[in-house]
Amino acid sequence: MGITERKEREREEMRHLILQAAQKLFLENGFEKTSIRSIADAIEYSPATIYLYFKDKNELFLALHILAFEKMMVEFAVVATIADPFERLVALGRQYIKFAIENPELYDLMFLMQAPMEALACRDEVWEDGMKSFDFLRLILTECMDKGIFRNDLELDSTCLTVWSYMHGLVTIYLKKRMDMFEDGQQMQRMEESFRIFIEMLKASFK
Amino acid sequence: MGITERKEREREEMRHLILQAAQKLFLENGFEKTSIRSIADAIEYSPATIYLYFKDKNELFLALHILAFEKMMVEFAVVATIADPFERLVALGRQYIKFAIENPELYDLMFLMQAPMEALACRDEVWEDGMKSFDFLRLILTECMDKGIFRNDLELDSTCLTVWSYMHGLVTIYLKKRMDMFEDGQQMQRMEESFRIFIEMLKASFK
DNA sequence: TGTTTTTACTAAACACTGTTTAGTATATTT
DNA sequence: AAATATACTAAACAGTGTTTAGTAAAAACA
Repeated sequence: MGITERKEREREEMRHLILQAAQKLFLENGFEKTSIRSIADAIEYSPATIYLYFKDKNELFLALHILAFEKMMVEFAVVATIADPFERLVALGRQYIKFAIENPELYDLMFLMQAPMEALACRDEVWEDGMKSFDFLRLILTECMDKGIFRNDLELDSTCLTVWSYMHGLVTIYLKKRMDMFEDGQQMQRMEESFRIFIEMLKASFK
Repeated sequence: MGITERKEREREEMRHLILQAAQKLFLENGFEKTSIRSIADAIEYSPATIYLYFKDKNELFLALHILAFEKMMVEFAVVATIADPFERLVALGRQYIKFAIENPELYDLMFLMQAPMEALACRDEVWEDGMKSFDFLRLILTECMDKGIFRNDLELDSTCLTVWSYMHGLVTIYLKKRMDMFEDGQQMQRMEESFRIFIEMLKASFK
């Protein structure tokens, strides 16, 4: 009998429906204005129904967080075609900035909000999405080191952390409106120039 | 007649009382659990009273944000005694990490939360506190460049932004629990190692 | 001094929020 | 056909930021 299968399918469809509505509201109005009630309204169900498919708001945000990482990884994939690992690293950096600026709410959810991390902590799970993207960077840096572009006496993971920290800091300062020391119209150029300086620093630090 | 003076003094005292209670609750329970009502309870006044002294919660958070910057600048002052500008820069970096780790809620308020920036935007004011601390970094980097430690063909402000971005990114990744790719006990060592790598990069990038 | 005006404050309400509970139709199984 | 399980919801609970209308006390004015 296929009833249990159909029920499981229907359950999955409902989860998908909730998630799609949540994502839409999230991207349109920001996460502060996305309430359980507004999601329920959008799909024409009662707020209580959402709790039959997600334990709480953290779980819902974790699901959105996973979708966001999928989106980012798809956008990152375009750099894979670049043969030279250092050029690939630079291209990845530009993609990272691009993604953050074009998806500020998603970036927040992925790297700043505590909601998804709390959901993971409740489940005793590790941050798989974060680790996967960290691996993506690690692979590129490994190639750079192997090709002798970088000095390889530096610990790989800590070097990855250094690169990511810079990128994360740069876009976070921008997204969180902490770039007021530069005129409004020049903030993007400043980011560009800072990025070039960092790339120069990376290059220069490896004979 | 000194009545208006006394009234002004009393008004200032009340603002201070509210701010002290707010800061206490903020540091003890985090900003998410610090409500206008809980502050009102703590000082034994009605919630509506707080609105006679602060326009809204953003204004209240802006006031706390200013106090937080004062605290940070006091802690930064200790590096001023270091003669060598590069050593001073390294010491400032360590102070920055120390401050962020010891005052995670304050760091959030200063560099991530939108509340204080919204209050500033309402008032049409610039982010003076941020600019002052940026100047502090700029001064040190200027000295480094003057003494020939750094190449000085790089734009000063963009170089400052690069250094700050790295520091900000590093501590934010840590504070926002995004360092799960490293075991719990080794996260501090990883930060230390990354910091050393960044310092090496800075050194190496200037002949 | 007595009267009017201003000041300081609050109770209560408004419109929200996440979440839980108890109950109701419908679908499935026995 | 009766019993059980499923899917869903109305209503409530305990919060949130904020506003409004009203009240005592203080200050200013006559």
